[in-house]
Amino acid sequence: MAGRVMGLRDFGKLIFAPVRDRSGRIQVGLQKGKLADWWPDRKLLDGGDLVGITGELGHTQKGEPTVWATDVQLLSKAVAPPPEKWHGLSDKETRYRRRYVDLWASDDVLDVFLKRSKALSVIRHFLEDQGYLEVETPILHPIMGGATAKPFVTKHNALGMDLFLRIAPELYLKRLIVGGLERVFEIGRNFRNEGLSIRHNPEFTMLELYEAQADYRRMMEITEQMFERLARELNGTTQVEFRGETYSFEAPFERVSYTQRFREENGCEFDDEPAVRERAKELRLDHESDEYWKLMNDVFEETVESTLRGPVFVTDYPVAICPLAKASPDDPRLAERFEVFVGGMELGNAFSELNDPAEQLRRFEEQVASKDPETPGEVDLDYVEALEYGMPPTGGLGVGIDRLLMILTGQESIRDVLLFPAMRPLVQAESDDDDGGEEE
RNA sequence: GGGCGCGUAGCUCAGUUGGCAGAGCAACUGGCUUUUAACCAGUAGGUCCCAGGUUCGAGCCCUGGCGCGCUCACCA
Repeated sequence: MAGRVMGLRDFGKLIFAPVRDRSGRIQVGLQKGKLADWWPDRKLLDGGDLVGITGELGHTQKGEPTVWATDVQLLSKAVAPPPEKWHGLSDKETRYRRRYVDLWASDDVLDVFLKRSKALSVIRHFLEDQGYLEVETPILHPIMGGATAKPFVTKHNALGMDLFLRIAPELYLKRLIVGGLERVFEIGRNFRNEGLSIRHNPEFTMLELYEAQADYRRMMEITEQMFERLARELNGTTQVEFRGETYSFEAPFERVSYTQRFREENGCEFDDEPAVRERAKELRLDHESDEYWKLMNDVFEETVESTLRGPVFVTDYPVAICPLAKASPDDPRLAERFEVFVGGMELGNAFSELNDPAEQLRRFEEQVASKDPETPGEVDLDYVEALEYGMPPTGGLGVGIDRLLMILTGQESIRDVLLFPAMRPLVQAESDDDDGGEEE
């Protein structure tokens, strides 16, 4: 066996050392009588060293399973000392910066990332079982689209143009639906140039899936089935503990109406602009410059979202805040869209995809016209052209994998489910002036 | 970006009213053949985050900066 020495208990002619590898820990017993060749070097062995052990599995007098070593090889020396053996690493900064230590020094950390890996595998199997095809679409986008967020901008030298790291893969995936692939999904990183928080990281993992001949109701089924299966396969139960509360991931999930809940909490219709603006003032959300629909949604988030425990589907979104969603045939003010919430966090967003090219063009133009002047905005005419070739009725779903993992593993911060969360570098990089004074 | 808090040995942390820089673990030396955070004796280990200031004297007080955490805003 090979592993890392986690400690040494030296009795003179006998040493006990717990050794860990990715499968766990086992005690190794090093005896002078069985290790004549190695024994003189025993003082060179330190906690943290990587060793190869040959020996026989047995027990100590107290019954502890122990590998009685007949050969010891130092595979790699740990020059840096391991963290304190009882407390491990507790400083969050050190843990995030030195995840390579955290992973073996803190017992529960590895478990989170094993579950993360398992979750991705479960999702892939679940979707492949339903005939979905995993695809990869561009990360470098010439035009921002599919969401509203500030992008990271980069530059392509040969083409002499700016490119944006994608904020969402949505528009490319739907082109594939036009292309006849019918059921596609992508699991990948999105990049948003916004603030960091306990539930925001500048790069985060998103699952997006699209299914032809489906709508947002079908996306609800998929969400329920996938969430339930994830809970069962990761935790062995559909009861999920998060921040001291228990959530049942057993289908079906609760459904609430955006507009109905809006009315209940605020005493006015979502599209009654004077009344909603008045309400916003009461809630101290009012900024004169705010565009109405943004303000309306702020009121919703303030008054309704905090009441949502979940898992719950919020449906009947105003179409005005859903530029890529099909309007409801029953009420043209509403969109066939839902968001799924658990523990106060939005985990997913889905709709019946808008597939009318003229309508899509009109909504894009509206969006660009009203957009924040700081963020570059441009109509994705190529996407509209794709729709002109005919996109079948399609349901689409996006799930924030990191947040879902937070819930499923009971972690407080998105950083605790990211192996290497975004951190400011410890030493500021020198500005690239290349004034030649460097020595090698 | 705003507010609050934190920053002392490799790690986990004390540090009194402003008066010699401390403990445990880890490391090193010695002892011990059944421990489970082993134990016993000893040694070594410091840019008290950085830069200024106040003071006879600063880890401690003041100002500025850096980093991190929480939170608010933007966002998912």
